[in-house]
Amino acid sequence: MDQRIELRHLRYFLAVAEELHFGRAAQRLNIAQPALSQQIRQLEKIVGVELFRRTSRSVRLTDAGATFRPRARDLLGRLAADLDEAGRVGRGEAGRLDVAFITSATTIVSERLRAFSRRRPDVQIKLHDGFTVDVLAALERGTADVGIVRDAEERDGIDLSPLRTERFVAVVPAEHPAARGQRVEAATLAADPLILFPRTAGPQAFDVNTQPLRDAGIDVQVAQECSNWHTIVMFVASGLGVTIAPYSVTTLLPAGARRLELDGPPAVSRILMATRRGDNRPLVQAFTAASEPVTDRGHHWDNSQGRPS
Amino acid sequence: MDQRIELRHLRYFLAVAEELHFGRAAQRLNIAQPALSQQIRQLEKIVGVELFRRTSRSVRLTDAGATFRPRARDLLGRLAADLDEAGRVGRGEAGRLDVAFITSATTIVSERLRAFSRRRPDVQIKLHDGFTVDVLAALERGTADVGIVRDAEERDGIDLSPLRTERFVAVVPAEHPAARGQRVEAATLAADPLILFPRTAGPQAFDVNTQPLRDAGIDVQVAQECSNWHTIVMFVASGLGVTIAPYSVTTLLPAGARRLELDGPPAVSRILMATRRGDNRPLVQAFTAASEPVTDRGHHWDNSQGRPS
DNA sequence: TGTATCGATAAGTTTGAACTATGGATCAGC
DNA sequence: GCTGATCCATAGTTCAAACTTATCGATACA
Repeated sequence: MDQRIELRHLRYFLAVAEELHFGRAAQRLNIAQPALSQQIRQLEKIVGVELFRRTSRSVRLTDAGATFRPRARDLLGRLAADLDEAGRVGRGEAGRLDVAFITSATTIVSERLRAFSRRRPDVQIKLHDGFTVDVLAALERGTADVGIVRDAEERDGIDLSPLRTERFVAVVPAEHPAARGQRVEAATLAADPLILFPRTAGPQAFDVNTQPLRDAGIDVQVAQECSNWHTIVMFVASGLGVTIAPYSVTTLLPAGARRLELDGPPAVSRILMATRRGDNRPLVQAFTAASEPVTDRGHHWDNSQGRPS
Repeated sequence: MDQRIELRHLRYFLAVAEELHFGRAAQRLNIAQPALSQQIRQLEKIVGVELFRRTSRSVRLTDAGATFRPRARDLLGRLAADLDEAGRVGRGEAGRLDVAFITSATTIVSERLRAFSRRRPDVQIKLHDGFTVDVLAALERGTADVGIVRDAEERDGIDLSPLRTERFVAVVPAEHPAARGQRVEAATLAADPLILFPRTAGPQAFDVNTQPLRDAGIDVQVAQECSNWHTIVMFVASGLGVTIAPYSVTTLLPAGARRLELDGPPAVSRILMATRRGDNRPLVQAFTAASEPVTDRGHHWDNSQGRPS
């Protein structure tokens, strides 16, 4: 009947093509010579043409055989490589990881990525930046494998684990009366227009971010909404108002903006690693495993990294 | 033990990857479901990682499986194509044919090639031109598969079959006394210096070529040896002497040379197809089979193709 | 809670790849 | 020109493993 070709046929064919001797080829394959003859004959039947021209004294490749030899060789090589790759992907040593993150955590992400891709050079990383809501949405719809968000609330189907915390600081225009000092009490800022992201962009993050103001008894009213921290800080530098920001977004301030430590009850922003619940793929686990929570890294930067001159 | 991978594994894997359902995949493969489960498990053991994540309700590809799927698909496609190509090569429908030929038979070769490659578009033809001795040598050492030679003698290991015959004509300078007529008797040329290829380039061909002169009782002495017809004819045009040539090399004569029909006993040059004895490869047979002997095609060209103006 | 669906497991069956023994053809050497 | 050696093909047998049927356990749905 119509027999299906198997890799065995290719392996046997290559052995005979190399040895040009059924006996020796069979020996190399650890089978008996008749079995080899049978399989080669079977292969020839499948292909429909002779691959070897044999006399009782010699074995030669036909044109068809000579054409097929390098292809068969290549095929087996490819397969071995593909199996190996699949294995490495399965073990998390290779593959692709889609990382979504909030723009204000770029520093953290780049640190982590540098370390991660040194340990897993064959993992291709695709980055997607956005707001916390976007990051979580990407995670839920499967566009991203891991997410890095700020002050997100628990939600179904998403696991959150703390990455690090940062204290909040105030950012004011250089002409602001408080800008002459190093510190400020939140209550002092009551009269200033507040520039911040819209609450809809991240209700939880918004509430945490404005906690210092509420602690000071201020009724929080956003005078100017901006969607990302870079713009917010630029507006502050332009004298349009003040803001309260996680420390790390103030490491590089434009001329005209000043960072001030906040007096009062300590308030922290929490940066979180987000994954789909039950997603235990090795690559995801490897990425999250590398993440140990660090408390308030902001403190370390106080003297080593000031605002730009 | 360490089981070897077979194409069956790939075929089964692809079926499950496509259906994402062991029952339906098994049905499509015309096997029972447990057999499929077993083989997939075996494949996973070979690769070393899970390819599917199954619950009792659903089947999903793992990252490793998703990586492997297109590769497996590609591999099977390639193999099918390679088998097909080998088959076509075996049947002489594809492959490569090395054709060696004498320069003075270019016209014949190009005619034949045009017809041949129209019928076998997938056959790649490699051309090698040279003298009869070179063509035969290429054939013997395996550099060429078929050869086209002129007036060669039988030799061991080479089969010769007649392709066509051509009459000989005389070529003389335009200032030659005989150039005023259309015909000449060989004896008339006795006093003119003879320009011809060296006898060593092809003893048999040389003897046939000079037969008209010997028939006329002339003692053949080559005054000027040239290795190819083009040069010989150019020398004739320069007035250095005369020559006797097969008709087809005179279809395009330089200004200053004139073709004259030879009176006397008809002498013909035979163009032969040469192959290695016992070389019954389909491509060689297809090429030679297309060759039916044609007698003295030269006649047809008499009026349709004159010398260039 | 019962029922249907689906993959895994267990045990028996069959297919076919490989084995041993032998035949037939070719080549070398006496 | 016969003899022995070499080598691939053939014949018949064996055994591993792919496949079968029967069944289980888990999950989803009504």
